Amino acid sequence: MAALLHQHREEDYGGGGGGGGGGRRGEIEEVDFFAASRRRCDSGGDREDPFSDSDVKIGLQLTTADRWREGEEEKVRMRRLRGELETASSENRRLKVVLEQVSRDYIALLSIQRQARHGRCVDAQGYTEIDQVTGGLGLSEQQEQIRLGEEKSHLLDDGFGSAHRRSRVSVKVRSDAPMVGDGCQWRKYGQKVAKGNPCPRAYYRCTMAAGCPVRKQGHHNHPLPAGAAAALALSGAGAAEESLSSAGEIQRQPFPLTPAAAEWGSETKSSTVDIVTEAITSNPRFTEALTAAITSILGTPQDTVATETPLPRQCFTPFATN
DNA sequence: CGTATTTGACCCGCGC
DNA sequence: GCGCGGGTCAAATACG
Repeated sequence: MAALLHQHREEDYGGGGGGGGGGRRGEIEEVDFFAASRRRCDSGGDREDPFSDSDVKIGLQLTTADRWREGEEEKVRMRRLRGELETASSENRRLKVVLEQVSRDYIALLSIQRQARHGRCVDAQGYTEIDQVTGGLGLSEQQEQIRLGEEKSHLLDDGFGSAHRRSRVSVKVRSDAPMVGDGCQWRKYGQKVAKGNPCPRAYYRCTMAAGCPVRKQGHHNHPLPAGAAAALALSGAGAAEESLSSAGEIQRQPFPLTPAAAEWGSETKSSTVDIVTEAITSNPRFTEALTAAITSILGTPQDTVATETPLPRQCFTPFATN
């Protein structure tokens, strides 16, 4: 019977209508309780605790009313939580729409920025680096910084035979690892253009300790032209390893700048890729020599950023692994 | 302002 | 002795 009464009252409460009341014994106080509860609800009182001390006293005498009140409290709490959930959901939907719009604008701005800055420096394959790197999707901030840094290097030094070459180009690369290659810290103190070698020879001294007499020459800051690389590979991959100095660097043989090499970077890269691919496929020792050279230059994987002039991106392209 | 890099000048060894 | 080329110095410059 009490259960039926509960159900009836819940329907009245849930429907927003008035209570009314029975005249049976034991339920009169309950009716008064309903009236008190409704007064608080209608007057916009404290929803967390809509019952006064007098109401509690009355409730203590009636366990049925207690159970009903607990149910009502639970309902109020559920209604409030449901409202909050709906509010959060609608706000979530709005934020999702805003985020999607921001993402689209970001992609569009990247494309515009790319076109404005690169201009003629569009990749030879005819698509931009944004498409290559991001695949049209957004990058993380760190990835974007790395990519923009590479772009900066690419723009400042775009390889051999560049029509935009300046009389003096300085490119610095930030690195958290000042010790590169052999674990020592080197400072460049001179540079000399060797006869018959278009690439200047750099001179470094060790700065790990004051007065350290150890010095070394720099290595090529670019991969060998296809012809020279192939010739080096064919002449014996072991030569590259044997030429490693105590400082852990490679002393490659200077190569004459043949007409084909002079056109490196100015011609389409497809032919170069074909040459290198052919060299690799025809002579597996080439891969071994190249791997040894790159490993020696870059050192451990975390030391992939050298402190000297970085390699032009397009020089790396033929050796890309992806 | 301190540090690193650039670059022209200078030094020195070697071959002719 | 002289010229050439490699190695080094140091002022100028760049950069954080």
